[in-house]
Amino acid sequence: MKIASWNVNSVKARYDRLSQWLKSARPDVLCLQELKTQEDSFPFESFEELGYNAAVYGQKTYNGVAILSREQPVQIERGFGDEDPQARMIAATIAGVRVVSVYVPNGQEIGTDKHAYKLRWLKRFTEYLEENFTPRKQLLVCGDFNIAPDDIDVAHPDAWAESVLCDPAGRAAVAKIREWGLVDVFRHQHPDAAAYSWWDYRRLSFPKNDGLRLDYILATSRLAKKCTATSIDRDARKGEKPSDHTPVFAEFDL
DNA sequence: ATGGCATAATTGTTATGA
Repeated sequence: MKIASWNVNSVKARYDRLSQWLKSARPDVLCLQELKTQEDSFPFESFEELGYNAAVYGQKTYNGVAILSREQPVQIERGFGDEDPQARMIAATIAGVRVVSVYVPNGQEIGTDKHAYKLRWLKRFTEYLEENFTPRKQLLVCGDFNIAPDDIDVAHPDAWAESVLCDPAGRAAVAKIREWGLVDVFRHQHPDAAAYSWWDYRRLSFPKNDGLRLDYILATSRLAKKCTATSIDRDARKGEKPSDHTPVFAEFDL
């Protein structure tokens, strides 16, 4: 199973690029984040024509997550089933694997209400994992975590040290998710790679490769053992009207 | 020190992202 995760920064604004990319990359599963649209205006039919089913948890203007899959996704779960008003998590079972697409809150700046919400959300997500799974299950958590796990995941760590993307509390929260029993499969396969998944639209960040690795695929060890390849598709950040994020890949021999 | 760029709500401006 070839799976990818991509924060597309509006599924409607990105539709042409997204469909072209699907035609050439042909993943079995694609986790999407930042749809910025409701389910009633999600382009289900267009994805169907490309051979993909869609499980969607939409929201107007902000957030929104989805899972596209060639095989029909089942047991679809939208959100944690509590009062979180933001559409940031969707789960579905595909080929016996529980797949979760997450869009972790950005947090704006350390010390703000948004930062507190980010940390609360990560804690809630950890509880969700603890309550619903064991590390022995076949589970994948894919998405935009809005945290660069370590300094190796940042082109210029000093410049980003005070950023909410490198916040020690946020890093600790993501580390706790890994410690529960999830492996960052890209980092596991490429321990020394300086590779990024997000570049600011401003300041010529992409041509300068001033990026951060904020998007990743986490797998329980049972699945991580079956991981045959991982990569980041830097080319998808090039050209006209790109998302500020680029897709990340993992392949599993199930 | 600030803004820089992009998107969606709308049509002039704001909220948010990372």
